[in-house]
Parts: sequence; C-alpha cells; structure tokens
Amino acid sequence: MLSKSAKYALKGVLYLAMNTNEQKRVMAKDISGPINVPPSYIAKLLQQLGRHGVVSSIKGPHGGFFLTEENKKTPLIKIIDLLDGEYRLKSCMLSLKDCNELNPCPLHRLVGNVKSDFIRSLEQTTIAELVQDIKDGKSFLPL
Amino acid sequence: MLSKSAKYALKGVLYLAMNTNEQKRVMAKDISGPINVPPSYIAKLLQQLGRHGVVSSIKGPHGGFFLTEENKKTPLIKIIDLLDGEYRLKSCMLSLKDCNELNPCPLHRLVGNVKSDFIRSLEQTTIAELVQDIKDGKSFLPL
DNA sequence: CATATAAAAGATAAAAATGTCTTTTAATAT
DNA sequence: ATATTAAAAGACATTTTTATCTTTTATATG
Ligand code: FES
Ligand code: FES
Repeated sequence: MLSKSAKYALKGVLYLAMNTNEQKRVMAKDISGPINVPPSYIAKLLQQLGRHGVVSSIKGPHGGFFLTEENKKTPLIKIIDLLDGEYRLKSCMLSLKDCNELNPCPLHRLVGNVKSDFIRSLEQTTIAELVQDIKDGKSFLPL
Repeated sequence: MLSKSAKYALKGVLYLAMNTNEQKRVMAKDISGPINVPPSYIAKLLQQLGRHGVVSSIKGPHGGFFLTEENKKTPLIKIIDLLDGEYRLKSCMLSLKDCNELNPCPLHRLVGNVKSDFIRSLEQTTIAELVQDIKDGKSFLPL
C-alpha cells in the first residue's frame, strides 16, 4: 500500500511532532529506536523531508531534527507523495494510461470511490490533527 | 497499491475471461501483446495462478490457457493475495504489529473504514461479475 | 581560533521485485 | 512410435528498493 520509506517517514514525523519543538530537538540516531527504523535510514528520510520543508533541522552541538508549528500543518499526502511519488497511490488500479470516470477500467467502479475518499483524507489531514487525536486518546502510537 | 505482478495477473485473467473457454484456448505469447505484459512474465504468472486453480491450461498442440465457468467464480482478492501476499493490502498502514480497532494507530481512524470497504469489495466480487460489467458497457478494457 | 558535534551529501552494499532465457514434461497429430 | 507443440519448471539477469557506511559542511562551545 505504502512503501516502507513512506511508513518510516510518517512514523518519524509523528515522533517529531510529539516530542520536539523549536527548542527541544532530537538526533536521527535517537529517533531510530523509538520508531523502530534503522538509524541511517531514518536520517536519509528526514534529510529528504527537510529539503522540502516538512521537517526542520539544525546542525552541530545540540542540533537535531524538530517540527515547527508551521511544519505540523503539513498534510499527510505530501509526505507520501514525496517518498512514493504521486503515481503509486493515485494511478489506476490496473495502471491503464487513459482511464478516467468516463472510461473506467473494470476495477474502477469497484474501488474508484473508495480510493478517492482515501486520498482526500490524506490531503485534508495534517500532522497536527493526528497529534491531537493521540492527545485526545483517540489513537495510539506504539511505534 | 498493487504490485505490477498483481496488476498483470488481473489483466491476464480478465483477458482470458473475455476471450477463452474450455474449447477456445490461448497461448501465453498471444496474451502478451493485447494486455501489454512481457510474454515470459505473463507465462510465469499464469502458471502460478494455474497451480492454485485460478486459471486452467492444457499442454501441447492447440493447448494454452483458458478459464472455465468455475474459474470465473474466483473472487478478485484471491488473485491479489496470491501475488502480493495478504500482508500488503491488509496490514496496518504504518505496519504496526499489535494494532486493531481497540488500539488504532493514528492513520487507522483516517483510512481504516475506507480500506476495509475496499477489501470487502475485492472479496465479494468475482471475475465473472467484472466481465458482466464490461459486457453491459459499464466498464472498458483497453488493456 | 580550535575542537567537538550533528546534519548533509555521497558512495556502496544487500535484498526484493521485475524481467528473460533454457530445459523439461505433457499432450497432440502424423 | 515419432515429431511437434505448448505449458511447467528452473536458472539467470536487470532494476528498484531498502539499508549501511564514509566524507563533507554547518553550528556551537571553550
Ligand atoms: S480506470 Fe482503473 S482504477 Fe480508475
Ligand atoms: S492500526 Fe494502523 S491502520 Fe489500523
């Protein structure tokens, strides 16, 4: 469904959202354990997210990765699209080129609506909202 | 979403459903073109599906692959699970081990229902039903 | 300024998915 | 029976994804 990279990235960003801010940062190697992702792998992913303004970071002593309030407004789809490309989630289930509502493939009717609801959710939901759910006890994060 | 193998397999099976029966068979190399999948690749996939009773085949002159009426009753999920494993589609979006309705991860609320509707569709829909849609002009198959 | 720290960037390695090719087995037709 | 046909099976090659390791750059501190 999602690539490992996308899952790892989401876990990493959620961890940062829960545990950091402009002042309190955390190093890649210290995120690795809690979210159960290899240290150098999560480092790479966070760097990539940093380049696109999804996470913030500062080098050197007491540096590390963190999320600003602005960062937390990122919609989930941005993280997924960055790592998996738009194609993976949004393309036709059978990978047919010229398919749309007017020219639907056999699976379209079956899963088309479901899929677009799913994507709309990812577009409309931000990191901040997921964090709120966790704080409200609506969801849990045993990463 | 689905692996290439799963997409190829679905296209191959749909092609067989539309173009073959016990008497009229088609060789792997002749499916390749119409569904736009490498000949040796679709051959492998159909062999694998054959082992699990999803397609039928006969060796030798005038042999080839085909679908019986029985074969056409196969639910779509069987083809997908065979090639991708159940895990890919059905596991938690963040790949968390011990997660369920009572212990939902942050994405669960967001996509959980959508995802299970999707899976239920795949479980309840058979090849035969997709073929009927095509014959009724409800969907199209420019593979 | 010198040193230590930690991210950024780049190179390399391992594993999995995709794709191709060759040999073997089973069925048909001559 | 023998030759031909086509799937079955297995070996092999390529590409992509995942994972690790090394070097460079930026920042803070003494
Ligand atoms: S046309 Fe294939 S999923 Fe929409
Ligand atoms: S608990 Fe993660 S998707 Fe259900």
